[in-house]
Amino acid sequence: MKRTIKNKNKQIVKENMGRKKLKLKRIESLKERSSKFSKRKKGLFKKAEEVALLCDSDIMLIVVSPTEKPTVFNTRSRSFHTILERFCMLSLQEREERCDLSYFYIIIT
Amino acid sequence: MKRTIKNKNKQIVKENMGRKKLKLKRIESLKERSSKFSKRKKGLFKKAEEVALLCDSDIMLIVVSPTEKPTVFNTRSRSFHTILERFCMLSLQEREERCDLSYFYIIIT
DNA sequence: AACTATTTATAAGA
DNA sequence: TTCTTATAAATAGTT
Repeated sequence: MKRTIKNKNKQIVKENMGRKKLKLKRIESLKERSSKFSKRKKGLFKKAEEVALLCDSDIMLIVVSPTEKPTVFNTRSRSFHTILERFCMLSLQEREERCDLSYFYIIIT
Repeated sequence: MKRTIKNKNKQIVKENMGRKKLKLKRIESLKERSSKFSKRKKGLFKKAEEVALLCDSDIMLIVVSPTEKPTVFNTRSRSFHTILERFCMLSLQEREERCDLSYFYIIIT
């Protein structure tokens, strides 16, 4: 799709407008990757909130940006509270040993 | 929007078709809630995978269904442990800005 | 951050 | 759970 606009030199030109299908592979440019991340993170968190609200389900979501900044979403509710209480009862060493995804999966199953 | 179809008795009838805007509140019926959850969980995980791939970001997502069944997604490029280590490296103030869930602090502290 | 055409997700029903 | 299709929502590319 094209639309007619004036460019910086006041010339009337046609330019591409609207979205194209995105190739599902890593975006090379850090600048573009960060921009894309910002938009999509917002969308992802919105979806997570909607699912939690509509379906009354527990959700925990951690996202780490291309510039290494983490953001967390979670529902503060029942299942996780129980999990974490069990975590609290572990010794520090045990936590370090068990604080990986596989163990986390085991305790919520 | 309506469309014309034949019902079980071969009668030609009009029926509602297509989506309506959904009210953002807990769905009361467990059956409907579970159905909705199934569809939206699929969408949420797909989005999470896309963000991780496109933006090369770390993501961990845990969803617990209305019937208490958990599903986990995380990027396999780096471990959940690495994500937690990143949190540990943040200053206390940064942590407060990034996440507002008190019990998550317990795990990562 | 804003804009908008297009792509994508999904509500309702089967 | 899966399919369908119209509509709602997300978002790519650009300013």
